[in-house]
Amino acid sequence: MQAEIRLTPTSYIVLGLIDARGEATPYELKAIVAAGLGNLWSVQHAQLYSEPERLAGAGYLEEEREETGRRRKRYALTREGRAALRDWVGEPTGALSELRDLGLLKLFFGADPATLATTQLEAHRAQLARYEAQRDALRLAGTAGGAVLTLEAGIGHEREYIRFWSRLAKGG
Amino acid sequence: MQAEIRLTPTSYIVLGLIDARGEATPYELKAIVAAGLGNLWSVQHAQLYSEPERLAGAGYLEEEREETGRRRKRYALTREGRAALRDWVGEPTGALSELRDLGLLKLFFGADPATLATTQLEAHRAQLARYEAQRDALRLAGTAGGAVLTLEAGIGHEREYIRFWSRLAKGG
DNA sequence: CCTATCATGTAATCCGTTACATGATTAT
DNA sequence: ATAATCATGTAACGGATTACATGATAGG
Repeated sequence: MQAEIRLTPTSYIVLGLIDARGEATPYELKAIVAAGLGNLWSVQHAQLYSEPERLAGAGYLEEEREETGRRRKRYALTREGRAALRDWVGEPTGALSELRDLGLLKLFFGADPATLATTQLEAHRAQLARYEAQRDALRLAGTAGGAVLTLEAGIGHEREYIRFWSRLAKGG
Repeated sequence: MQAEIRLTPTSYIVLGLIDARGEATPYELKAIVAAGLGNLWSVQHAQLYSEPERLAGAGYLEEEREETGRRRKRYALTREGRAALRDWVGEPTGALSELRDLGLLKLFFGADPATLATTQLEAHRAQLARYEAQRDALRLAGTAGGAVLTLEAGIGHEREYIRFWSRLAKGG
């Protein structure tokens, strides 16, 4: 018990999601990730089973097993888990993400810009439409906060890539 | 020999870099990645030793061991390796990268926008300056092609994030 | 010379992905 | 009823990161 573990972004996603709704089963986490967070930072469903177990073993979550039916495991934050989450959220980070974009990687290695741009433009436009629809839905529901802000970041991101690939599509 | 392996982005990075210079040792690959490609898609140096071995085992690279001194391994593409690289580069992708940005993740989970924005702005401005310096250097050298284009993508990317975080810094 | 840093590489660990498996529910 | 799909979970594998290790080179 209380094994020392390293907390990864995945750890904080699990902590953050469980905290937001008080308690959750892995399957519920899966649904939440699919519903929105996934386009910012996706998590494989298998990890939503293994990661809570790891976190429980280290004292950040407490685990309660349903006695009937599927005997699901439900998790909730411990005091220690809440503290870890709060510290992490409160500590600003200067870390930058790499671009890690497959299309750009191919471009780097010599792919034909115009051809690639056609395919990429289509994908980015579709993603932009999805983000805008999600944001509008949240706004209609009167939601504010981080979820809306990150969607707006995603929208700006997509618009920028649409500008970039548009230029290449036109041979610019 | 000729084990079936899955080719990952890392695989194509190794193939692409070795192809570009004819042949290379892992240590040289490390230097090339550090010199530029790394801000698009970084690779840990240990992988620049293990991945070529994997690729050689599957027939994509041929390995030659220096007989003197450090007995370094030098790798070059085989016909099969060149074909795999060409196919991959030539196949346009509609894959989109996730944002996977730590700052946005904290924002999602409720970090204070203005505080976070200060730190993020500083980092993005520094990164923008690095990209612009690299691009200018390449232009002065008369270089064109994928490396310049991806740098321009990076510059656009940084500018967009600077816009985003600037708005939050001002409480917008 | 001695020490610090760079060059070069291997080993161990762990996280994340993929594959597998089975009970429940809905549709035909 | 039977097939198909959804809900729920575990196991195995492999790639990526981290840690460890040692020989060379340069600075003091």
